[in-house]
Amino acid sequence: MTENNLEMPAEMKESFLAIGTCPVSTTIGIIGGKWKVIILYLISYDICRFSHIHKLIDGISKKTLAEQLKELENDGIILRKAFPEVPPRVEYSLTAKGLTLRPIIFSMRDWGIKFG
Amino acid sequence: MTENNLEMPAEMKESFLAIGTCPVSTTIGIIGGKWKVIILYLISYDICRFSHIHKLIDGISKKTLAEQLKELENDGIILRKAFPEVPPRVEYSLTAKGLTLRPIIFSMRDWGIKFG
DNA sequence: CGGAATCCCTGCTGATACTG
DNA sequence: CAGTATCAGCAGGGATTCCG
Repeated sequence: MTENNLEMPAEMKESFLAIGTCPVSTTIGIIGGKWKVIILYLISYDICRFSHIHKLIDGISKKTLAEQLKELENDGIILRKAFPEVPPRVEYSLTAKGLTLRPIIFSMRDWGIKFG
Repeated sequence: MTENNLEMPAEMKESFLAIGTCPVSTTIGIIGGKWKVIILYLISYDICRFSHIHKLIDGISKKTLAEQLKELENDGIILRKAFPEVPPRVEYSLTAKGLTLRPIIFSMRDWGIKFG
């Protein structure tokens, strides 16, 4: 799990690593950007309401947060559930696909704890 | 490794997750941005020369690549070794600290393979 | 070859105000 | 509360040129 994941045939490297086929680029396309991993991190801790997320992420505007949440929803990573109440309430949660991102999120958390 | 890394005391969550103390933000500060993970991914496969990296990452300019490499070097993630030759040659490699990022990089690669 | 310097521009982001 | 709408600013990044 640490070292030798280099089983790739040498001749394949070039094309495999090229953007478009590169799996790392695929992942970055989904969770890249300044905020998405943090948003997913909070949601993975069941911090699911818009205002709560907004309060905890210092520096993000409501507009940006709404945009990022919508993108994550469109990519099938999170689920948006609106309750028809007054005042309105919306709760976000990870989908099955979103749950599969947790190893990435937690490995980033762990690295930050150890080496930050 | 998959599920229950939620051992955090509930009362600590808020302050712990706040930006500045948040370990995920720390990690994003180091490897965030559009290109850094891809750059590290290539270097982890021993693709170490400037021009080679530049060729493989479609869409990145020399200026941006140079900037990102310098930031990674300043953060102690990669090592820059210049050979006093004509034409000049520079090789980048992961430092010990950079090697510790590989679980993150490879988990992102694996996710892209499975769910892209 | 591996950058540094310059110019330039787009688009991301935040601030603010408004709505259901 | 959970957004949307609008505007404005600045910095991230590209294109080009030049240098050791």
